This record gives sequence, structure tokens and C-alpha cells, in this order.
Amino acid sequence: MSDLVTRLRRHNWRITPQRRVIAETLEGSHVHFTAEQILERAVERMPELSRATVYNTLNEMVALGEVLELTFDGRSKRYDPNADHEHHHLICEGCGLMKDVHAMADPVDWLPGDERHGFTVTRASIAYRGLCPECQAAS
Amino acid sequence: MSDLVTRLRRHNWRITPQRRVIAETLEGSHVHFTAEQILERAVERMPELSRATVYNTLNEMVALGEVLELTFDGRSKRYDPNADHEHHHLICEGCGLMKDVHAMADPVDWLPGDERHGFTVTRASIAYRGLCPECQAAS
DNA sequence: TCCTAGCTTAGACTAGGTCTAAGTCAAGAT
DNA sequence: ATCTTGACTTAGACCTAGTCTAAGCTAGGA
Repeated sequence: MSDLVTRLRRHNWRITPQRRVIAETLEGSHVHFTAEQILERAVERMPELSRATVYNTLNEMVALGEVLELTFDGRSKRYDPNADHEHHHLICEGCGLMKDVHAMADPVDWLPGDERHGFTVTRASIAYRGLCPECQAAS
Repeated sequence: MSDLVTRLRRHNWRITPQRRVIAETLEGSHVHFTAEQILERAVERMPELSRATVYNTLNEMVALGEVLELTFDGRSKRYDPNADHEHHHLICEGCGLMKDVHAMADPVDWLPGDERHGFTVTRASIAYRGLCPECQAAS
């Protein structure tokens, strides 16, 4: 039983076979997939699954606050099932691979009051960029 | 004379009338525009300017390292002419307004070696999110 | 069983961005 | 001064990611 499915069920959200496959595909990966990659993998388990259902379902999970939507490459969104723990992202500039990482400090503490321009700052996320081992070897 | 134009010229990059208009439009704004917004404003000064030239020029300026490409909303890229000073961004979750801010420390120092997964980490940027004064008042 | 609301589907559509082929321009060679 | 060459610009076709629509399906309650 997927932990994400458990969390989703708490919102009284109907867990249909399609939604279960999508949630499990999302959670089963340790990297962050795009919607197309999730569709591709989910279709292996449920061949008649449609693109629209994948997009609808991902958007609903984001709206419920159980999945994070990430956009770092400007091309496609990526989905992170780990919405309940504070973390940041490490992104490969070569291949787009994205991993979760944890920093030793909370960046909100490092933004002085006079740099806040009257905003209420509620959260901060760090995008670390570099090259993954494979892309280092390739270059 | 635009400072961005000066920086671009140092790369032996030809400053054509189109490129000058685009660079000046980009630098003249204190918020970060999308490519379409830049086109819209630049066309007021040079009506025959084409969409392709705006996209080409923005991409070239990014490749030269003089302009930053920002993607926070997952819909369109925004361009930041201030690539030569290390800074982060403060984003309003209500209206999308984006401002430059400066933190008191470099976040790269906060990522322990065992969290780097073999990546070479070259830079890090922080996205601070919250509500701007106008959106606080509206809610 | 029938109704109903919600879910899923295929495929049309949209927005943002890229590519292509043709034309224009400017600087150096003649 | 004109020619050549390579870089730049253009209009519009094309591509990709994502959304919308209309129709069909499904499960649970009356």
C-alpha cells in the first residue's frame, strides 16, 4: 500500500484504479518525473490509461497539497510526491535529473527584513544546479 | 547607454538595432518580463520586429551569461538582465510579482557533501515565496 | 433496476517556443 | 565602388506540453 494513496484517501478522494496506478508510479520513483514520463510508465501497467487522466490526476493531487509541482527547466513540470517534508532540489544541467536534498539551514532565516519589501515570506526553496556523475563523465 | 548593451558588446556580439531595442526593453523594466511581454513593448519602438528575433536574442543573451532565464510558474520563462550580481528571487503567490533579493549567506555552503550525490554543484538560487503587500491587503 | 454524479476517454485545441527557408544587411576583399 | 560572404532578421510552419470538450462508462443510492 502506497503511503501517498493513504494520504490521498484521507481527503475523501476516490481511489480509482487509474488514480492508484498514477499515485504508485509517482511514489515508486526516487527521481522526479514529468507528466509524460509518468504516463509512459503507468501505461505499462494499464495500457488504456489516457493522457488526460494523468494530467487531471496530477493536478488534483497538487490541489490537495499532497504532491508538489516543480518547474525548473521551463519545459515541463515535474511532480514530487514527498510534499510533507521540507526539502530542496539538486538539478543536473546536462540531463535534467532532479533529486531531493536537505540543507543545513533554513533560507528564510537568511533573508534580512529590509530585503522583504513588505512581503510575508512563508517558505523558501533552493535549487542547486550542477552536473550529475553521468554528465560529468560524458563531457 | 544601457549597461547591458555595454556588457554584451564585450563579447564581440553585434549590436544590431533589433538587439539594442530588446536589450533596452529588458533592462528598462524593474520586474521580470516574459518573452511575449518584451516583444509587446519592443514592438512599440520597432513595429517590424519579429517574434523569432526576440526569442533568438533572448536565448543568445542567456547563452552569453549576461541574462538569466527564470521559470517559476511553469508557463513561460522570464528574463532577468541582472546576471552579474548574485541574487535570489521573492515571488508573490497571489499575483506572480517577482523581485530580486539578496541573502546574507551562500546556500551552496549549506549543502553537506553527503547530500551532493556525486554532483558538481556550481550554483544555487533561492525562491522565496509569500504575499506582496497588495495581495495581503486584498485577502 | 434506474438515476445521478463523478470519472475516464479520444481527440481537438491552445500557448509558448523553435525551426526553416528566404531575404536583408554590413564589413572586408577586389 | 562593387562584390562576396557570413551573420542577422523575417514570416510563418511546426513542435511540445498541457487543457478543454463532448461523449461514454461506472459505482453507489433511491
